[in-house]
Amino acid sequence: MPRCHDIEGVTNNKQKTRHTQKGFQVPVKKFKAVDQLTLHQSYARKLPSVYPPKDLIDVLKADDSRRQQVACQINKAKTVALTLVYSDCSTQLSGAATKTKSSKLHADDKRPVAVILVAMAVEEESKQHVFVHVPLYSHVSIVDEWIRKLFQDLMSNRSISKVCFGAQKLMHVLLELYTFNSREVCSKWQVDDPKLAAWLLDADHCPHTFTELSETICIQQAPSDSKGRYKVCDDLLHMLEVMIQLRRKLEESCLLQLYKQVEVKLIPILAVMETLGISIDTKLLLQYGKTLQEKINEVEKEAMDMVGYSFNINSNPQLRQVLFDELKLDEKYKQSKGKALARTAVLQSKSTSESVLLKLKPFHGLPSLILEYRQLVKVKSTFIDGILEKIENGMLHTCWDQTAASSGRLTSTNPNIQNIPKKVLMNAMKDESAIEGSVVTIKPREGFKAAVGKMLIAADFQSIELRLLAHLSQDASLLAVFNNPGVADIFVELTTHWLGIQKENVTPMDRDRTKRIVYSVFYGAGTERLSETLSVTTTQAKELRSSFLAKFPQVKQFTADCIRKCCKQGFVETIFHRRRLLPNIKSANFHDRSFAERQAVNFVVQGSAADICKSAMIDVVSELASRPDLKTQLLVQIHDELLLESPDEEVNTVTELLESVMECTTHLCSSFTTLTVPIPVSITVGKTWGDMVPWRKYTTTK
DNA sequence: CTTACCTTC
DNA sequence: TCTAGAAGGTAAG
Repeated sequence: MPRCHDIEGVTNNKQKTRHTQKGFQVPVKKFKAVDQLTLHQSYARKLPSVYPPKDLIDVLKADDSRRQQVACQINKAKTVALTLVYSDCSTQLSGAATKTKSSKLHADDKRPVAVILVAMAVEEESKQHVFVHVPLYSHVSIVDEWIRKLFQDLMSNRSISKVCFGAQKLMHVLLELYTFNSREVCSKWQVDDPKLAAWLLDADHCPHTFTELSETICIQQAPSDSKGRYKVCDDLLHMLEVMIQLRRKLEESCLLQLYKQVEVKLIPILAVMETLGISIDTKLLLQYGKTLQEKINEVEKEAMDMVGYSFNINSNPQLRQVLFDELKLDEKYKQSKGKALARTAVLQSKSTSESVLLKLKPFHGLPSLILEYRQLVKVKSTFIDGILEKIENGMLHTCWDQTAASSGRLTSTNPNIQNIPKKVLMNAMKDESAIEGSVVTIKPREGFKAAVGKMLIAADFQSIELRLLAHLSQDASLLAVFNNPGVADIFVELTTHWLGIQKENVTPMDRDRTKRIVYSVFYGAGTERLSETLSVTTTQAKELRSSFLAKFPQVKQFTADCIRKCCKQGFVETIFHRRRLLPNIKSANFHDRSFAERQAVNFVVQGSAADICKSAMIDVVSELASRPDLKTQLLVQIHDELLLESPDEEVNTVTELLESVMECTTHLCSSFTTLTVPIPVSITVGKTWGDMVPWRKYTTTK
């Protein structure tokens, strides 16, 4: 690979033809790949149209002393607004709405190439400010080190307030390009984010772009006359104004504390989680993929053989034709049960849904095969192939989105690792297996593994939502169950009452069923839906629900209170004062109103759980940061569960730390509230996410 | 019952 | 050929 000579020649050429200013070309020399060179040049060519060069200090063009001067100005500033600039010259402020698919950091067409910032001077009256263009791909070690130090000093300096629309992304980019101490990042990097603030104010109408936000905020002097040329700089100044307005609104809505103490603190934590990623056992997943594909082929062939000709199993219209026109299964069902089968909601065609196929099982072998086929395809495409195609160097870097869920929960995308099945049961292959009906279990979570010399630690809040419901409703019987030390697991306990069987005989499946019933009932399930999940008659479901609610009378009261409050003020609140606006609570339409009523109840409980889980992340990370000897890192959050990676020798220390930090709800809830129920944390440890065992058991068997 | 994301057609 | 939206399935509570 030719080094300096060739590239030098190229840059000299370009220098003659395009740029005459001295200094600008220097870093280009060191560009390794040609595409990066052309990328940066095409971007640089467009720059003058984006902002006025004379007002902007370009770090690339500045010499050492000028850079020093700039750093000094920035570090003395009172306020700094920042934005990423992409290779297509769009910015975080001007860019189009970030679709979930294109939000991946290094999409080929849209790479982060620079940061533009405005630093406001300390003196209020003078309103002095300076615009700075900071390249992210300078590839000149002295400049790169200067940039790293600039951001390190700026981001860690508590006395400078920073504002960035999409701060997490900015942090992620910085963490990928430069080396920072993640401990310091998590504890010190605090940046105001207008998007986050707007989301807290109304999560159901979260702005996707800054333009969208500034339109709704309606501030007096919006920079409307800047026809693109001065746009970025004007937008940055405008953003500072918008942020002031948003903070005022947050305070008016009692959201400022949640914003400052939870949401803003979470930004660097999520950025670090994204950057760290998690190790994936590619070989295992590939092997799983192969087994699944073989089984899929077998089931498909079996289905074709059964029908006698080939058709597309994935196509519902074709399947409809086979099941109903060909095999007349709907007629057989009607003859035997006297009831017609369900139809699809919109087109009123005969449904091929899971519930229908289950009902058709007694009449033909095909429905079972279809169900099996669907499950296998789903597992393979989403949880095996879907993960494999996103792996870089054996690591998976999922995107964490703080503003996606109205409930306040975090979400994970690219891929979603919050919905990976614990285990998948699969019938063994017919031909090779000697035993008929033997079962193979596939655990996709086994593909998530700890690095060499480390273990994964999971810390789960036990039945957090139900415990919060007990706290919020102050229902005496529910509180009694949770405060009874004899009850280890509430769902097991309820199952014993339910089925009248011994605690030891409650299978995990029974427990899971009870869990679903409990949540369904408490969140206001209708008799139809309830009877379906329970597979009992509607009258039985009705009885069951009323007996359940009668047992916990205050829960019903709580539900009514939520709805009443929501009607009165137009929104409901969690324990941390997170709110959800539900205008439909007053709708004249019964369906819309009922939906809003269920949302209101669900939000208060689910949102409060989200508050606590986020608070736990912050406390755990800050506790780990305060222990310089520990190298344990938080990698993943699955709603009520934190997954950490810990060097073998730290496991015992960290599990103790997790238990004490997470179970201390007085600290987790800080000044917001005092919980009247304990929330125990169960801790498991394992080499992979698929085979975690309780911590104490692990230490004794080891 | 709710909250999500993703794949399929 | 492309894409918006429905259906269906996974998770979490």
